[in-house]
Amino acid sequence: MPISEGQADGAVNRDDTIFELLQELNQRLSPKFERHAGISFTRLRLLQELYRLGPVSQNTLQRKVGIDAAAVTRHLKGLEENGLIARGSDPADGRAILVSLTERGQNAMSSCREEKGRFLEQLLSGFKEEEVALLARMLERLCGNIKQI
Amino acid sequence: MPISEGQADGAVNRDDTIFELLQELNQRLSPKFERHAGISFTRLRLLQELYRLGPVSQNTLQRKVGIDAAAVTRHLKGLEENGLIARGSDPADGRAILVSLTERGQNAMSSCREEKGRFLEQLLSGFKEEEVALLARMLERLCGNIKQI
DNA sequence: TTGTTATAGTTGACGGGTCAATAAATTGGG
DNA sequence: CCCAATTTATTGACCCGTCAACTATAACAA
Repeated sequence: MPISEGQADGAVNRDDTIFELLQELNQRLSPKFERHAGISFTRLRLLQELYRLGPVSQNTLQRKVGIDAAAVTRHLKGLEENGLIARGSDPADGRAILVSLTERGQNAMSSCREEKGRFLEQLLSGFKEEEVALLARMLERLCGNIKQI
Repeated sequence: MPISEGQADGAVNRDDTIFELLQELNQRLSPKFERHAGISFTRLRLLQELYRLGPVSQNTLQRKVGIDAAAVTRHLKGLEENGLIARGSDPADGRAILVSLTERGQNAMSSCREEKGRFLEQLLSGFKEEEVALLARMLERLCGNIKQI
């Protein structure tokens, strides 16, 4: 019989808890955000990056947002159908596609961003500013660790 | 095409960063965990809960792990095909299905749990025990906040 | 009893992510 | 110059989660 160890909560030890919390958090966060903001967090990030960077290739966009190239292709397809972005060929590189934010996309982005602000305020309610900073630093450390696994 | 170098510094402010980091973390965590442990984190959780609780209905299992009933059904289908769990009818309730861990499932669970330990060790490397506790507390607070949105 | 309501589980459609294979264009070494 | 290797984007297959519709059973009230 494998070691009993059955704690009162589901997790076997505190390390487990971290993993479970991260998973639970994200699974609840994404749908709620989308319902609030009317757009998925990833798509909003794409629009924001596009706004920050101006017209760029899908490739650089992909690296900025940190998702798979295939996912980027499909998101952009959807965003293009909604008229929020435009895609054109890159005169300097026949392989690349230059993606740019349309005016409509810019408007959508701004209004969603306000929603996002309210959402994040609620998410972080009760956190002092320095706690937020501390949390961010810890999450960054985790990100750093994961990259080396 | 594995992702490369997604900095989370596209964020407009620190609150954004938190959200981006959480998302990035989970998106990287799950695939890496699965490759390491040979089983998805959710499925391992199912096996562990089954071990802790003994034979239970899918419903209680679902509430424990915190995912959709449909997802549970499909996970259990897969686990059953692999011989890790067994499903039988509940004599006390004709609607319910009693799920139990097979011997093979128990063995799989124990060995995966060791892998998980190593994985978490790497993930949390550089964290002092009290930092882990602090992190867990903060994530719990976030979880609490999200439930009220 | 019977009919209504609630609960357990399944299934299908969908969104979001991964990886692998592929086409087209660029790059670079012989 | 040319051929091989690399890079960009796309597509298909798959996993994992959601929600909504459905079936079967249970619980309960009239």
